[in-house]
Amino acid sequence: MGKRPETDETRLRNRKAREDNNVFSRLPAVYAATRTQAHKLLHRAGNLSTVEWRTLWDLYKAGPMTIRELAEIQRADHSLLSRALPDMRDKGFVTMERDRIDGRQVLVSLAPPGRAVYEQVAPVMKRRRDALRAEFSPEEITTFLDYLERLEKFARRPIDTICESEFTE
Amino acid sequence: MGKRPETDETRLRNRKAREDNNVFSRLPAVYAATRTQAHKLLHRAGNLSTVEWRTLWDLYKAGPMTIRELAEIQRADHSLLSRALPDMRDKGFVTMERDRIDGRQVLVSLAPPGRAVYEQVAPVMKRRRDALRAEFSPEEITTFLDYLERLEKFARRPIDTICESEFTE
DNA sequence: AGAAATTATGTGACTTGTCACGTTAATTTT
DNA sequence: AAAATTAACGTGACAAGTCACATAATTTCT
Repeated sequence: MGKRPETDETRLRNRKAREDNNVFSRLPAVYAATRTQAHKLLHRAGNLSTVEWRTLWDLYKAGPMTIRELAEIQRADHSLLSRALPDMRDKGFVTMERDRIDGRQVLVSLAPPGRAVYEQVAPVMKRRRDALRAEFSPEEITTFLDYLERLEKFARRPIDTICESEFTE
Repeated sequence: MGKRPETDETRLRNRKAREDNNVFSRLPAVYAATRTQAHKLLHRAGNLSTVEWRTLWDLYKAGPMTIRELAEIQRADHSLLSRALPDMRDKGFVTMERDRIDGRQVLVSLAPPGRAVYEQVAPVMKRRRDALRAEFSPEEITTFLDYLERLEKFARRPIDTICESEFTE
């Protein structure tokens, strides 16, 4: 029936080109790719999840802190950590103790096995960051971070500043 | 017991600054923020999910195509679409018909209700893109896209090019 | 002090995305 | 033409995030 015209390739290529020129369309795939890469490296180097790695890293570098503080540093939702930490405690990576002064808080500390895993995995992740620096100059990194910062700021604007009142009926 | 030294704030602030200067640490939050923004806009404008929006947009702009083609254009995994489409069909947004020539493929087409929703939602999403252009100059967008492209390329490199053979024991 | 508001954490439900594997249909080899 | 390979799609299992809401502990206000 010739449903699909001869110009198919062009049609689709054009559309793909459009999507490729849209930051919003592009971002998911870029992020997904870096996440997957990290996931594979972490899996191979020490069988860690991304959340686990981030947490061990922060605790190693900055010492004990509460769940909220971890979330803040990681720019993550506290629920992500709230869910991940008991597992990490069971594996012996961290200890969790309720703060005696402020009974709402839970203080998370790196335990020796967590330190060991961190030290095993860290070189691999460092190599990755080094590899990135081979692809981007320091100036480019700075610019990139600036763009990311501005994009995030934009994305966190209340949506009414974008679509106004036309749907508030 | 003075578990948490006075220098806490500095300690955590320093750590946060470190994370903030790492593209890999930064990306998740940026992406998450844009995703959430899109989610809210789509929810308000027409109660669409991101996947639904992307699909309607592509079909509207480029006409009928197969699941694989949709996935390719969106740089997404086919499974994402494979799962979302039956729902969209049930809502009347699209039709799915098995290709008579190649029985493996499913041709997805925009149906009138899908077109209507698209036309209702599109202006809002366009306004968002316009708003972004108010924050970034055309040159900046070009540079940004270039960085994203290079980062994605980097992230898709086989991980052995990063951590070598030291874990292949 | 007691009431009201705020804060830290835990948890359920959901979206986006990945990978691996199975099935069925086409295509390529031999 | 049969066999082997490849391709398209469906689906289960999981990771990373989000939001909303519950609960308990602190703080603030009156």
